Amino acid sequence: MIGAPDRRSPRRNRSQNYVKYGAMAVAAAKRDRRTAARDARRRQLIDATMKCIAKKGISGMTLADVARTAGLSQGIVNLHFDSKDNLLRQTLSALADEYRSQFDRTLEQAGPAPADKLLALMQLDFRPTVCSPQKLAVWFAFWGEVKSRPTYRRICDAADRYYDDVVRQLCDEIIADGAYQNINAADAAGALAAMTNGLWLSALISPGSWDRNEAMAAVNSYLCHVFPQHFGG
Amino acid sequence: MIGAPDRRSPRRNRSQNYVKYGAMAVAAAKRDRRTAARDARRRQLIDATMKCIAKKGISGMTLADVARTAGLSQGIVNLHFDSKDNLLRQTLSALADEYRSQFDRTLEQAGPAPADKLLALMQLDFRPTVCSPQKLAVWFAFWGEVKSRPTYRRICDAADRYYDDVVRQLCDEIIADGAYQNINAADAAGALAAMTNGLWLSALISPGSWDRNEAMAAVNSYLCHVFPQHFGG
DNA sequence: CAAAAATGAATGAGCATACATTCAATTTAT
DNA sequence: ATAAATTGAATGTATGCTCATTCATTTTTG
Repeated sequence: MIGAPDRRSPRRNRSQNYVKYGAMAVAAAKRDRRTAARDARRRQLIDATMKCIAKKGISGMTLADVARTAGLSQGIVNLHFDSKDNLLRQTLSALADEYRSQFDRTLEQAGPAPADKLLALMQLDFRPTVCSPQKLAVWFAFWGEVKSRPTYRRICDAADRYYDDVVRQLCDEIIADGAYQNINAADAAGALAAMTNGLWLSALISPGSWDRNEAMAAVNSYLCHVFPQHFGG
Repeated sequence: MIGAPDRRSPRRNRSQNYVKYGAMAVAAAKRDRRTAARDARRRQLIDATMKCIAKKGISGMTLADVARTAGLSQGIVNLHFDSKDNLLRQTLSALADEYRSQFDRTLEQAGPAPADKLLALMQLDFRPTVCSPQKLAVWFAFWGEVKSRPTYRRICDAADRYYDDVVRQLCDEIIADGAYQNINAADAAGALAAMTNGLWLSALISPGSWDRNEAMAAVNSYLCHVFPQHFGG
């Protein structure tokens, strides 16, 4: 296939293209367009899956639901994901990837001081896009299956480990900078991660009385008490 | 069995009982024994349900599993609970009741000072009986379905509200007693509850590296920073 | 013996998956 | 350029399996 000779002279232009960009480039372009479409479909199906999980729970969600929500036909999920199990795994991965990319971007864009970065990360966790009712529902739905699905656990564990490392390092720098005595970085990082997740649970269980500003205030209050020099306690 | 009648001897004693305590009392006693048996079976099935949820998740658990785990027959769950849905609701209620009774007992038995009570409650959350891998798996399994099952949400919400009230009141007293300025009771109570739940999530996701003493240390460190006079910061 | 509890085979609904078919877009051939 | 052939995405019906629920029968209890 590569460099297959043209049988006819009228193909000159095409031949020139082959010469100019190479057969592989053309093949790649072709493939790209196809995979791009494929990825868009997959993304569309994953979005539909999240919607369905939020509405019916993992145990109540069916592939027919997902297909209908995506506005596509019955067999479409198996066509793109082979199995329901795989769809769910990919959905969790997508959710985790999405969070991670926001995390990394936040880290980049925040001011250079560790305290600025730490605050920015905490604020991220309570931004509407991150802790929308739907997103929370999906996170908790997967966490609810973690014990019985080692794969889910591994995905979550790897992600958590990364965030924890980053936050611990920031805490380390803050502690060194402020010469704080009564706190160690691991405890602080663990406590901060725990608070985020626990406050998310409150949002899930008492959505009526939950308020993102109050949640952020609780985190702030913690930071002020533990790192008073850096967070104006 | 208590009071099992001897077939060989005349039934005279029984008749005397009828006379002595009256037919209604005996009927009541009989009913009690029966309902006691009934309740025991129900409890047995609920325990089996928790085991199954921990092992297979809510979506993977079947009534056949539950019956097998309880060492009973296929139809037994429907006999005692009418439906799977009801079994699950009763299981969540049982879990919540169990926690609440431990909570109340802890509150009673702890020393009279609010700080003692608060510490005792926090320690309760990390006792092996409360945060065993199985119990955590079941809690998270139900939380994972909260968004799609209003009933679950209501049960959890009512429970949380109660705990939060108690803890907030304790914090109030501690704040008044120590004349602390930079903290309000609601924030502190919210943060403490959040930390517990968040640390439970860590236990679920990273059971290998999680340690109940470290978790308790993180809580302690928070208490020391926020209420230094009461928790020796 | 009568009533309650328990059994387990039978039923049927709901669902994931398989697959034959359709359709649109792209490539090849004349 | 046009027709023919090929590709592969998408469809929707069909299949078979899993599982909650039912119920006629058996066992236990008082």
